[in-house]
Amino acid sequence: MAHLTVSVEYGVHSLLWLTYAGDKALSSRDLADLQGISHSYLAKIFPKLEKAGIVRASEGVRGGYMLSRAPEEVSALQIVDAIEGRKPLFDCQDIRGRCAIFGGAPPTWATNGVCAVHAVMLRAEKAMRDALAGQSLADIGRALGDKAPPEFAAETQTWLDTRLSARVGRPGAPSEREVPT
Amino acid sequence: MAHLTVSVEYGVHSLLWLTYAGDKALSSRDLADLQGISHSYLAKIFPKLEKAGIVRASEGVRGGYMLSRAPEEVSALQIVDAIEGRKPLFDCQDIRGRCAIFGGAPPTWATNGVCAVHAVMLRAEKAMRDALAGQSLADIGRALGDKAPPEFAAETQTWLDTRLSARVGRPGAPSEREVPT
DNA sequence: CATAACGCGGACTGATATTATCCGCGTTAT
DNA sequence: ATAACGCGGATAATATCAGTCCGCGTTATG
Repeated sequence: MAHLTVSVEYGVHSLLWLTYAGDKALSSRDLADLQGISHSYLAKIFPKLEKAGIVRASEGVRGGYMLSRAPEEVSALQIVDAIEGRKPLFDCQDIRGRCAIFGGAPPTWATNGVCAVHAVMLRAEKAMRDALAGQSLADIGRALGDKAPPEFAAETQTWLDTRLSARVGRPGAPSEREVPT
Repeated sequence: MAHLTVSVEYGVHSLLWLTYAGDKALSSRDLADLQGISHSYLAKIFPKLEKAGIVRASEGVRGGYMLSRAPEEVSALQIVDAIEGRKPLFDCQDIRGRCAIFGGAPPTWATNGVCAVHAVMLRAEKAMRDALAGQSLADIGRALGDKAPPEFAAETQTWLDTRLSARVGRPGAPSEREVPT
C-alpha cells in the first residue's frame, strides 16, 4: 500500500467521531460499526493512539475511548506518527560507501555526514511532515462539519445514544446490536 | 519498505555517475559494478528512466546509457515519478460513504468533493513533491562534488576508461572484468 | 456475585509489493 | 560470427499490510 496506510485513515476518521461525541466514551466496536470498518483491526489502532497520549481509555462495561486533548491540540502529524511509528520516507542503504573505486575501504570524505541523495529525501520528508504538523484535528473536523447539514449532528447523537443504551450488559440477553437506519 | 524505495536510491546514484561520464555511454553493468549493487535489478530501473526521457539508450556492444537532458533540467521529482510511477502518498478508501447512519445510501453532501481527511494528505503530498521538484540532479551532484577531493574525478575517469577498453568484444576471449582498485 | 461488554496483547493468515535472479530475444561494434 | 549490449517476461524470497481469532484482566449491571 501507500506510505500512509488505511490504519491512518481509520484512525483519523475515528478521532473525528470522538470530537463529535464530546465527553461520552465510545467503544472501538461502536466506532467500527458506525463507520462500516473492521472492528478487530480498529481495535489494534487505538492502543497506539492511547500510548501517544491522544486518547484516553476506560476499561470495563461501558468503557471506551475519549480524546485526551482538545482537537485544536492534536495535529495530523501526531496521529500519523502515533499510528505508523515514525517510519522514514526513504531509508538510505548508503550506496556511496560501496563504490568499487574505493576497493572495500571507503575514505572518510565519502562516508561522513549525510549522503547527498539522502539529504534530498530528508528535505522532502520534512516538507511533508511540516504540512501535516500544520493541520489539526479541529481543522479537519471543521472542513467536514461545513459539508454536513445542521440536522446531521442530531442524527449522530441519536445513533450514539441508541447504541449506548442498547449495549447495557444484560445477562442472558446478548444484545442484538441492531440500530435503526 | 519505505515509500521511496531502493530503486530510487539506485536510480539517482546511477544518474549522478552519468553526469560524471559526460558524453560516454555507460552500461548498466558498469554502473552496477562501480557501485557494488545488483546488475540485474539496476537493469530493470533504466528502461523506466528512458521512457521518462531522462536517459537515452544505445544498443549493441559498447552500448549503454547517457543523460538525455542537462543535469540542471532533471528534478528529483521527475526521477522519483519515473521509477516509482506516481504512486500516491495516501490512497483514500472513502470511509465516509460507509457510515451506518446513512444506511447504505450516503447522501450526496457526504460523498461529493474530496474527503476532508484525504485533503490533508494531499496537501502533505504536494509539499513533499514541491520539495522534490525544487532540487535538480545538478544540485545533488554539486553537494557530492564538494565533498570529494580534486583527484577523485581523475580516478573515476581512469576506472571508467579501463572498463570501457576491457569490455571490447573479443571473440574467444571473454573479458574478465577485473579492474585495479 | 455471575455475566457480558469492554480494553489489551499476541499469534496467525492472505494478499500485495519489493528486491532481486534468470532466461531468451533483437541489436550492433569488433 | 561473436560477444556485449538493452529489453522484456517469468519466477522466487522476503517484508509489510489488513484482517481475524483467541485468551487475559477490568468493570458496570442485574
